[in-house]
Amino acid sequence: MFSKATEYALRATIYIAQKSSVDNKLSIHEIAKAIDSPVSFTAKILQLLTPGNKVISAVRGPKGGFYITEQSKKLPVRAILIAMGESKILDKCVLGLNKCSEAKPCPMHSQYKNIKQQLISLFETKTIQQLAEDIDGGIAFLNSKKG
Amino acid sequence: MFSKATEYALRATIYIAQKSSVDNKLSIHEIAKAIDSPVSFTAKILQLLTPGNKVISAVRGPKGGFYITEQSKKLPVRAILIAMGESKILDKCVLGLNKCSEAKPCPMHSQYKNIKQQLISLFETKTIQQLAEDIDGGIAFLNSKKG
DNA sequence: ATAATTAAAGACAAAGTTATCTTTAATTAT
DNA sequence: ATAATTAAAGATAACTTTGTCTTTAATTAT
Ligand code: FES
Ligand code: FES
Repeated sequence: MFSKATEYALRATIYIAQKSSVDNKLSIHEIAKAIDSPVSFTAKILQLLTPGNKVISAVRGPKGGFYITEQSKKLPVRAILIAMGESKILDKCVLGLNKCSEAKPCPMHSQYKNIKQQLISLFETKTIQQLAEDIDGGIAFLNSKKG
Repeated sequence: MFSKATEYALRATIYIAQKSSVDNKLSIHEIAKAIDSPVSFTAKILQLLTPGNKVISAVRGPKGGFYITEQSKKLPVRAILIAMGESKILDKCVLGLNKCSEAKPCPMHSQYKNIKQQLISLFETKTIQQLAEDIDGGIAFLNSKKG
């Protein structure tokens, strides 16, 4: 569904939301280890989420690292997708027509659009915080390898 | 959702189902033009669907080309996905965990699985023939550019 | 038989994605 | 000030996907 980059962005953001605070920033090494992702690549990806503290915040230097504001925790998952430039996939035609439209629909459109709408709703209503709470509560995981 | 290759495979197969018969085979040029895809790349892709006449049939030489049997028209869309090696995407975790499972679910799993199940059902129940009929009836299209 | 036509097969090229490594800049602690 | 620490920035490499082009094989028509 999503690129590796977006998968890492989602997992990293959820992990940061679960573990960090302004007084307890997380290093890229800790994050990458926790979500089982390549360190340098994850660092690159997080750079897409930090400008203007749009999704997550970063500070350099000792005691620096990544954290997320209470405000940003309330953002929907869709905010991450937008920052990653992947929100277009929810507009795309499942058969690859240039435009997904009612005017010139592909033969899967009439049934696919309902499913797509559910995906959009899910990404628009679920917040980063809600996902982090599931990790915190031990009912969900960000890493297949360890608990 | 799918790779370009799979999108072309789906559109090409539906077009062949709509237009061809054993007595009226279609050239790769006609197919690629009709579905607005690169000719040579589409030829390569169709080679994945022909072995054993699994999905479509091809014959070389004059009056040769591609066609599809009545039997194959009744195949579900999923048959094309399997031939293209894309059926795994319906098993994948939306956050990229190694396994999508109830035992160790990601925090999107509980809601995403329902949507995923609808997608699987759609691809398992919709047949190539049904999609071709929508093109034939003029209520759906395989090409954004022309009618 | 020969020539013409068509898909199959294979080599190759271009572009995009994923990943690593090195250097730079910002911040903190001494 | 200096050194240590951390993310940012940039260069580059490996791999995958997408796409093109040429040669080969099969089939038909003459
Ligand atoms: S036109 Fe294909 S999904 Fe809407
Ligand atoms: S575990 Fe993530 S979708 Fe099932």
